[in-house]
Amino acid sequence: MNPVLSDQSQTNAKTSLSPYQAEVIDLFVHAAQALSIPRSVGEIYGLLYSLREPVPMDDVISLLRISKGSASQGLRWLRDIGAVRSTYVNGDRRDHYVAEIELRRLASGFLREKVEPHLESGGHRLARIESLIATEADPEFATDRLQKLRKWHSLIKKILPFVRGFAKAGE
Amino acid sequence: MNPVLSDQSQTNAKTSLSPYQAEVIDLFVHAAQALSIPRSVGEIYGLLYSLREPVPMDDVISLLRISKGSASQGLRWLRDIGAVRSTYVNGDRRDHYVAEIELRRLASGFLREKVEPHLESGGHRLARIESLIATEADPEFATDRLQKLRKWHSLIKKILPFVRGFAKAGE
DNA sequence: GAATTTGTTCAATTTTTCTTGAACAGAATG
DNA sequence: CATTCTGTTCAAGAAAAATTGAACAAATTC
Repeated sequence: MNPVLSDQSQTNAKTSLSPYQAEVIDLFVHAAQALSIPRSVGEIYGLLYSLREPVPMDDVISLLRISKGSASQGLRWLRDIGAVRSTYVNGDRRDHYVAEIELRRLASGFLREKVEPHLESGGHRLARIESLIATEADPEFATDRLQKLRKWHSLIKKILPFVRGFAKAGE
Repeated sequence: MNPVLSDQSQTNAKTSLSPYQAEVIDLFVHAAQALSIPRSVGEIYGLLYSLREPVPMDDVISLLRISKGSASQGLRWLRDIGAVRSTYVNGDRRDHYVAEIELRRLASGFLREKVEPHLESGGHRLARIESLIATEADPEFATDRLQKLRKWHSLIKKILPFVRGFAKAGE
Protein backbone atom coordinates (compact mmCIF):
# COMPACT_ATOMS: atom_id res chain seq x y z
CA MET A 1 0.00 0.00 0.00
CA ASN A 2 1.09 3.48 -0.68
CA PRO A 3 2.56 4.86 2.53
CA VAL A 4 1.36 8.36 1.74
CA LEU A 5 -2.20 7.26 1.80
CA SER A 6 -2.03 4.95 4.76
CA ASP A 7 -3.90 5.71 7.93
CA GLN A 8 -1.85 7.70 10.35
CA SER A 9 -2.69 9.39 13.58
CA GLN A 10 -2.49 13.11 14.08
CA THR A 11 0.82 12.86 15.87
CA ASN A 12 2.57 10.84 13.15
CA ALA A 13 3.00 13.16 10.22
CA LYS A 14 3.27 11.66 6.76
CA THR A 15 6.77 11.44 5.44
CA SER A 16 6.91 10.09 1.93
CA LEU A 17 5.71 11.03 -1.52
CA SER A 18 4.56 8.75 -4.32
CA PRO A 19 6.39 9.03 -7.67
CA TYR A 20 3.29 10.60 -9.14
CA GLN A 21 3.19 13.23 -6.46
CA ALA A 22 6.88 13.94 -6.87
CA GLU A 23 6.30 14.56 -10.55
CA VAL A 24 3.36 16.87 -10.00
CA ILE A 25 5.40 18.84 -7.51
CA ASP A 26 8.23 19.01 -10.00
CA LEU A 27 5.87 20.50 -12.56
CA PHE A 28 4.82 23.24 -10.18
CA VAL A 29 8.35 23.92 -9.03
CA HIS A 30 9.31 24.60 -12.64
CA ALA A 31 6.23 26.70 -13.26
CA ALA A 32 7.10 28.70 -10.15
CA GLN A 33 10.62 29.27 -11.40
CA ALA A 34 9.25 30.50 -14.71
CA LEU A 35 7.20 33.08 -12.83
CA SER A 36 9.99 33.86 -10.36
CA ILE A 37 7.98 32.54 -7.49
CA PRO A 38 9.93 30.93 -4.63
CA ARG A 39 10.57 27.25 -5.08
CA SER A 40 8.97 26.36 -1.77
CA VAL A 41 5.74 28.02 -2.83
CA GLY A 42 5.68 25.88 -5.97
CA GLU A 43 6.38 22.78 -3.92
CA ILE A 44 3.61 23.44 -1.47
CA TYR A 45 1.04 24.17 -4.13
CA GLY A 46 2.13 21.11 -6.09
CA LEU A 47 1.78 18.92 -3.04
CA LEU A 48 -1.70 20.18 -2.26
CA TYR A 49 -2.65 19.87 -5.91
CA SER A 50 -1.72 16.20 -5.79
CA LEU A 51 -3.82 15.51 -2.71
CA ARG A 52 -7.52 14.92 -2.42
CA GLU A 53 -7.75 15.52 1.31
CA PRO A 54 -6.93 18.70 3.24
CA VAL A 55 -3.65 18.42 5.14
CA PRO A 56 -2.24 20.30 8.11
CA MET A 57 0.96 22.29 7.93
CA ASP A 58 2.77 19.52 9.77
CA ASP A 59 2.28 17.23 6.80
CA VAL A 60 3.50 19.88 4.39
CA ILE A 61 6.65 20.16 6.48
CA SER A 62 7.30 16.46 6.79
CA LEU A 63 6.40 15.50 3.22
CA LEU A 64 8.41 18.25 1.57
CA ARG A 65 11.09 18.35 4.26
CA ILE A 66 11.04 22.09 4.48
CA SER A 67 11.22 24.23 7.59
CA LYS A 68 8.29 25.46 9.60
CA GLY A 69 9.10 29.01 8.54
CA SER A 70 9.03 28.18 4.86
CA ALA A 71 5.80 26.26 5.21
CA SER A 72 4.12 29.05 7.11
CA GLN A 73 5.30 31.77 4.73
CA GLY A 74 4.61 29.72 1.65
CA LEU A 75 1.08 28.93 2.77
CA ARG A 76 0.49 32.56 3.55
CA TRP A 77 1.73 33.55 0.09
CA LEU A 78 -0.65 31.04 -1.47
CA ARG A 79 -3.55 32.10 0.70
CA ASP A 80 -2.96 35.74 -0.18
CA ILE A 81 -3.45 35.10 -3.87
CA GLY A 82 -6.27 32.67 -3.20
CA ALA A 83 -4.44 29.59 -4.48
CA VAL A 84 -5.03 27.69 -1.28
CA ARG A 85 -7.72 27.75 1.31
CA SER A 86 -7.97 26.36 4.81
CA THR A 87 -10.69 24.04 5.86
CA TYR A 88 -12.11 22.76 9.09
CA VAL A 89 -11.41 19.15 9.84
CA ASN A 90 -13.45 17.50 12.51
CA GLY A 91 -11.60 16.61 15.68
CA ASP A 92 -8.40 18.39 14.76
CA ARG A 93 -7.80 21.93 15.80
CA ARG A 94 -5.06 22.56 13.27
CA ASP A 95 -5.79 24.38 10.00
CA HIS A 96 -5.99 22.04 7.04
CA TYR A 97 -5.18 23.22 3.56
CA VAL A 98 -6.52 22.38 0.11
CA ALA A 99 -5.45 23.67 -3.27
CA GLU A 100 -7.81 25.92 -5.13
CA ILE A 101 -7.91 24.36 -8.57
CA GLU A 102 -9.81 26.86 -10.62
CA LEU A 103 -7.32 28.57 -12.93
CA ARG A 104 -9.49 31.66 -12.92
CA ARG A 105 -9.01 32.10 -9.20
CA LEU A 106 -5.29 31.55 -9.34
CA ALA A 107 -4.85 33.95 -12.22
CA SER A 108 -7.01 36.69 -10.80
CA GLY A 109 -5.48 36.45 -7.35
CA PHE A 110 -2.02 36.58 -8.80
CA LEU A 111 -2.86 39.56 -10.97
CA ARG A 112 -4.50 41.40 -8.13
CA GLU A 113 -1.71 40.83 -5.63
CA LYS A 114 1.40 40.73 -7.74
CA VAL A 115 0.72 42.67 -10.92
CA GLU A 116 -1.77 45.44 -10.28
CA PRO A 117 0.24 47.16 -7.54
CA HIS A 118 3.04 47.66 -10.06
CA LEU A 119 0.67 49.18 -12.58
CA GLU A 120 -0.54 51.49 -9.89
CA SER A 121 2.95 52.76 -9.08
CA GLY A 122 3.67 52.97 -12.81
CA GLY A 123 0.92 55.55 -13.11
CA HIS A 124 2.63 57.77 -10.54
CA ARG A 125 5.94 57.45 -12.29
CA LEU A 126 4.38 58.53 -15.56
CA ALA A 127 3.09 61.67 -13.88
CA ARG A 128 6.54 62.45 -12.56
CA ILE A 129 8.08 61.98 -15.97
CA GLU A 130 5.58 64.41 -17.40
CA SER A 131 6.56 67.04 -14.88
CA LEU A 132 10.18 66.81 -15.98
CA ILE A 133 9.61 67.15 -19.70
CA ALA A 134 9.68 70.93 -19.56
CA THR A 135 13.30 70.81 -18.44
CA GLU A 136 14.29 68.71 -21.40
CA ALA A 137 16.29 69.96 -24.38
CA ASP A 138 14.00 68.23 -26.86
CA PRO A 139 10.56 68.37 -25.26
CA GLU A 140 8.79 67.35 -28.41
CA PHE A 141 10.55 64.03 -28.58
CA ALA A 142 10.20 63.46 -24.85
CA THR A 143 6.47 64.14 -25.08
CA ASP A 144 6.10 61.69 -27.88
CA ARG A 145 7.82 58.97 -25.87
CA LEU A 146 5.72 59.72 -22.83
CA GLN A 147 2.58 59.37 -24.94
CA LYS A 148 3.73 55.95 -26.01
CA LEU A 149 4.38 54.93 -22.44
CA ARG A 150 0.91 56.02 -21.49
CA LYS A 151 -0.49 53.96 -24.32
CA TRP A 152 1.38 50.89 -23.10
CA HIS A 153 0.18 51.48 -19.60
CA SER A 154 -3.46 51.68 -20.57
CA LEU A 155 -3.16 48.77 -22.94
CA ILE A 156 -1.82 46.52 -20.22
CA LYS A 157 -4.60 47.62 -17.93
CA LYS A 158 -7.08 46.61 -20.59
CA ILE A 159 -5.52 43.21 -21.08
CA LEU A 160 -5.82 42.18 -17.45
CA PRO A 161 -9.59 41.74 -17.18
CA PHE A 162 -9.48 39.91 -20.42
CA VAL A 163 -6.92 37.42 -19.16
CA ARG A 164 -9.17 36.81 -16.18
CA GLY A 165 -12.12 36.29 -18.47
CA PHE A 166 -10.21 33.85 -20.60
CA ALA A 167 -9.29 31.79 -17.61
CA LYS A 168 -12.92 31.77 -16.57
CA ALA A 169 -14.16 30.65 -19.98
CA GLY A 170 -11.78 27.70 -19.90
CA GLU A 171 -12.99 26.19 -16.65
CA MET B 1 22.74 73.35 -22.55
CA ASN B 2 22.00 69.87 -21.50
CA PRO B 3 25.34 68.09 -21.26
CA VAL B 4 23.83 64.82 -22.41
CA LEU B 5 22.89 66.30 -25.72
CA SER B 6 26.00 68.36 -26.27
CA ASP B 7 28.37 67.55 -29.10
CA GLN B 8 31.06 65.14 -28.08
CA SER B 9 33.64 63.28 -30.03
CA GLN B 10 33.76 59.55 -30.35
CA THR B 11 36.49 59.27 -27.76
CA ASN B 12 34.67 61.29 -25.09
CA ALA B 13 31.76 59.19 -23.97
CA LYS B 14 28.75 60.95 -22.45
CA THR B 15 28.65 60.83 -18.71
CA SER B 16 25.52 62.47 -17.34
CA LEU B 17 21.79 61.97 -17.48
CA SER B 18 19.07 64.60 -17.48
CA PRO B 19 16.42 64.41 -14.73
CA TYR B 20 13.89 63.35 -17.32
CA GLN B 21 16.11 60.51 -18.47
CA ALA B 22 16.76 59.42 -14.92
CA GLU B 23 13.03 59.20 -14.35
CA VAL B 24 12.38 57.22 -17.52
CA ILE B 25 15.12 54.81 -16.54
CA ASP B 26 13.63 54.52 -13.10
CA LEU B 27 10.30 53.55 -14.65
CA PHE B 28 11.90 50.76 -16.61
CA VAL B 29 13.99 49.56 -13.71
CA HIS B 30 10.81 49.10 -11.72
CA ALA B 31 9.02 47.43 -14.61
CA ALA B 32 11.97 45.08 -14.96
CA GLN B 33 11.81 44.20 -11.29
CA ALA B 34 8.12 43.44 -11.63
CA LEU B 35 8.95 40.98 -14.40
CA SER B 36 12.06 39.65 -12.61
CA ILE B 37 14.30 40.95 -15.33
CA PRO B 38 17.78 42.05 -14.24
CA ARG B 39 17.99 45.65 -13.18
CA SER B 40 20.76 46.44 -15.65
CA VAL B 41 18.56 45.28 -18.51
CA GLY B 42 15.84 47.66 -17.39
CA GLU B 43 18.36 50.48 -17.10
CA ILE B 44 19.73 49.95 -20.56
CA TYR B 45 16.36 49.75 -22.19
CA GLY B 46 15.19 52.82 -20.28
CA LEU B 47 18.23 54.77 -21.39
CA LEU B 48 17.74 53.87 -25.02
CA TYR B 49 14.05 54.58 -24.74
CA SER B 50 14.86 58.11 -23.58
CA LEU B 51 17.22 58.77 -26.47
CA ARG B 52 16.42 59.75 -30.00
CA GLU B 53 19.81 58.88 -31.46
CA PRO B 54 21.48 55.47 -31.57
CA VAL B 55 24.33 55.21 -29.06
CA PRO B 56 27.34 52.92 -28.83
CA MET B 57 27.93 50.58 -25.93
CA ASP B 58 30.56 52.96 -24.57
CA ASP B 59 27.87 55.53 -23.88
CA VAL B 60 25.66 52.98 -22.20
CA ILE B 61 28.58 52.14 -19.92
CA SER B 62 29.50 55.71 -19.08
CA LEU B 63 25.96 57.05 -18.70
CA LEU B 64 24.70 54.22 -16.53
CA ARG B 65 28.04 53.59 -14.84
CA ILE B 66 27.80 49.88 -15.30
CA SER B 67 30.53 47.46 -16.32
CA LYS B 68 31.40 46.43 -19.83
CA GLY B 69 30.24 42.92 -19.02
CA SER B 70 26.82 44.05 -17.84
CA ALA B 71 26.38 46.31 -20.82
CA SER B 72 27.34 43.59 -23.26
CA GLN B 73 25.14 40.97 -21.64
CA GLY B 74 22.27 43.35 -21.13
CA LEU B 75 22.32 44.46 -24.74
CA ARG B 76 22.45 40.87 -25.88
CA TRP B 77 19.46 40.02 -23.70
CA LEU B 78 17.55 42.93 -25.22
CA ARG B 79 18.58 42.04 -28.75
CA ASP B 80 17.49 38.45 -28.22
CA ILE B 81 13.94 39.45 -27.45
CA GLY B 82 13.99 42.14 -30.13
CA ALA B 83 13.69 45.07 -27.72
CA VAL B 84 16.76 46.74 -29.12
CA ARG B 85 18.38 46.80 -32.50
CA SER B 86 21.76 47.90 -33.73
CA THR B 87 22.18 50.44 -36.41
CA TYR B 88 24.94 51.58 -38.69
CA VAL B 89 26.27 55.03 -37.93
CA ASN B 90 28.34 56.70 -40.58
CA GLY B 91 32.01 57.10 -39.76
CA ASP B 92 31.93 54.99 -36.61
CA ARG B 93 32.65 51.35 -36.71
CA ARG B 94 31.07 50.61 -33.34
CA ASP B 95 27.57 49.18 -33.15
CA HIS B 96 24.98 51.75 -32.18
CA TYR B 97 21.80 50.77 -30.43
CA VAL B 98 18.24 52.06 -30.52
CA ALA B 99 15.21 50.95 -28.54
CA GLU B 100 12.48 49.16 -30.38
CA ILE B 101 9.38 51.01 -29.23
CA GLU B 102 6.55 48.92 -30.58
CA LEU B 103 4.96 47.12 -27.65
CA ARG B 104 3.94 44.33 -29.94
CA ARG B 105 7.56 43.52 -30.72
CA LEU B 106 8.63 43.63 -27.12
CA ALA B 107 5.78 41.44 -26.00
CA SER B 108 6.13 38.87 -28.73
CA GLY B 109 9.91 38.63 -28.37
CA PHE B 110 9.57 38.23 -24.64
CA LEU B 111 6.91 35.56 -24.97
CA ARG B 112 8.88 33.68 -27.60
CA GLU B 113 12.18 33.71 -25.73
CA LYS B 114 11.16 33.64 -22.09
CA VAL B 115 7.71 32.07 -21.89
CA GLU B 116 7.21 29.55 -24.67
CA PRO B 117 10.23 27.39 -23.78
CA HIS B 118 8.66 26.79 -20.38
CA LEU B 119 5.36 25.78 -21.94
CA GLU B 120 7.27 23.40 -24.15
CA SER B 121 8.94 21.68 -21.23
CA GLY B 122 5.64 21.70 -19.38
CA GLY B 123 4.20 19.48 -22.09
CA HIS B 124 6.88 16.89 -21.47
CA ARG B 125 6.30 16.96 -17.77
CA LEU B 126 2.59 16.35 -18.29
CA ALA B 127 3.40 13.25 -20.31
CA ARG B 128 5.63 11.96 -17.54
CA ILE B 129 2.95 12.53 -14.95
CA GLU B 130 0.54 10.54 -17.07
CA SER B 131 2.91 7.60 -17.18
CA LEU B 132 3.00 7.50 -13.38
CA ILE B 133 -0.72 7.53 -12.76
CA ALA B 134 -1.01 3.78 -13.06
CA THR B 135 1.19 3.36 -9.99
CA GLU B 136 -1.06 5.58 -7.92
CA ALA B 137 -3.41 4.36 -5.21
CA ASP B 138 -6.26 6.56 -6.45
CA PRO B 139 -5.83 6.67 -10.21
CA GLU B 140 -9.23 8.18 -10.79
CA PHE B 141 -8.47 11.26 -8.79
CA ALA B 142 -4.99 11.55 -10.28
CA THR B 143 -6.42 11.34 -13.77
CA ASP B 144 -8.88 14.05 -13.01
CA ARG B 145 -6.16 16.37 -11.79
CA LEU B 146 -4.02 15.61 -14.81
CA GLN B 147 -6.91 16.52 -17.08
CA LYS B 148 -7.19 19.85 -15.35
CA LEU B 149 -3.49 20.47 -15.79
CA ARG B 150 -3.79 19.74 -19.48
CA LYS B 151 -6.64 22.18 -19.71
CA TRP B 152 -4.55 24.89 -18.07
CA HIS B 153 -1.70 24.14 -20.37
CA SER B 154 -3.73 24.45 -23.53
CA LEU B 155 -5.56 27.50 -22.24
CA ILE B 156 -2.32 29.34 -21.63
CA LYS B 157 -1.14 28.39 -25.09
CA LYS B 158 -4.30 29.89 -26.49
CA ILE B 159 -3.90 33.11 -24.58
CA LEU B 160 -0.43 33.87 -25.92
CA PRO B 161 -1.31 34.70 -29.52
CA PHE B 162 -4.11 36.79 -28.22
CA VAL B 163 -1.83 38.85 -26.02
CA ARG B 164 0.36 39.47 -29.03
CA GLY B 165 -2.66 40.52 -31.05
CA PHE B 166 -3.81 42.89 -28.37
CA ALA B 167 -0.43 44.57 -28.30
CA LYS B 168 -0.58 44.93 -32.05
CA ALA B 169 -4.05 46.44 -32.04
CA GLY B 170 -2.91 49.08 -29.58
CA GLU B 171 -0.02 50.48 -31.61
C1' DG C 1 51.50 41.89 -39.77
C1' DA C 2 51.77 44.70 -35.51
C1' DA C 3 48.88 47.58 -33.00
C1' DT C 4 44.45 49.21 -31.91
C1' DT C 5 39.64 48.95 -31.45
C1' DT C 6 35.43 46.55 -30.40
C1' DG C 7 32.79 43.34 -28.16
C1' DT C 8 32.24 38.67 -25.74
C1' DT C 9 33.06 35.38 -22.16
C1' DC C 10 33.57 33.65 -17.72
C1' DA C 11 35.58 33.06 -12.97
C1' DA C 12 35.37 35.71 -8.91
C1' DT C 13 32.80 38.80 -6.17
C1' DT C 14 28.88 41.29 -4.70
C1' DT C 15 24.10 41.67 -4.04
C1' DT C 16 19.69 39.89 -3.58
C1' DT C 17 16.53 36.45 -2.41
C1' DC C 18 15.14 32.31 -0.06
C1' DT C 19 15.27 29.22 3.78
C1' DT C 20 16.01 27.94 8.38
C1' DG C 21 15.09 27.49 13.19
C1' DA C 22 14.63 29.55 17.55
C1' DA C 23 11.91 32.83 20.03
C1' DC C 24 7.51 34.40 20.59
C1' DA C 25 2.27 35.14 20.99
C1' DG C 26 -2.16 33.52 21.29
C1' DA C 27 -5.52 29.87 21.72
C1' DA C 28 -7.00 25.66 23.71
C1' DT C 29 -6.68 22.18 27.21
C1' DG C 30 -6.83 19.96 31.60
C1' DC D 1 -3.35 29.28 35.49
C1' DA D 2 0.31 26.35 34.03
C1' DT D 3 1.03 23.52 30.11
C1' DT D 4 0.66 22.17 25.55
C1' DC D 5 -0.37 23.08 20.89
C1' DT D 6 -0.43 25.83 16.70
C1' DG D 7 1.22 29.08 13.83
C1' DT D 8 3.91 33.56 12.88
C1' DT D 9 7.93 36.39 12.81
C1' DC D 10 12.48 37.63 12.03
C1' DA D 11 17.60 37.56 12.46
C1' DA D 12 21.14 34.69 10.72
C1' DG D 13 22.80 31.58 7.32
C1' DA D 14 22.56 29.38 2.73
C1' DA D 15 21.60 29.54 -1.99
C1' DA D 16 20.82 31.82 -6.25
C1' DA D 17 21.31 35.58 -9.34
C1' DA D 18 23.51 39.63 -11.06
C1' DT D 19 27.63 42.31 -11.74
C1' DT D 20 32.34 43.12 -12.40
C1' DG D 21 36.66 43.26 -14.76
C1' DA D 22 40.36 40.96 -16.80
C1' DA D 23 41.47 37.81 -20.42
C1' DC D 24 40.44 36.76 -24.89
C1' DA D 25 39.06 36.66 -29.96
C1' DA D 26 37.88 38.91 -34.06
C1' DA D 27 37.82 42.68 -36.96
C1' DT D 28 40.00 46.88 -38.52
C1' DT D 29 43.60 50.13 -39.25
C1' DC D 30 48.03 51.84 -40.45
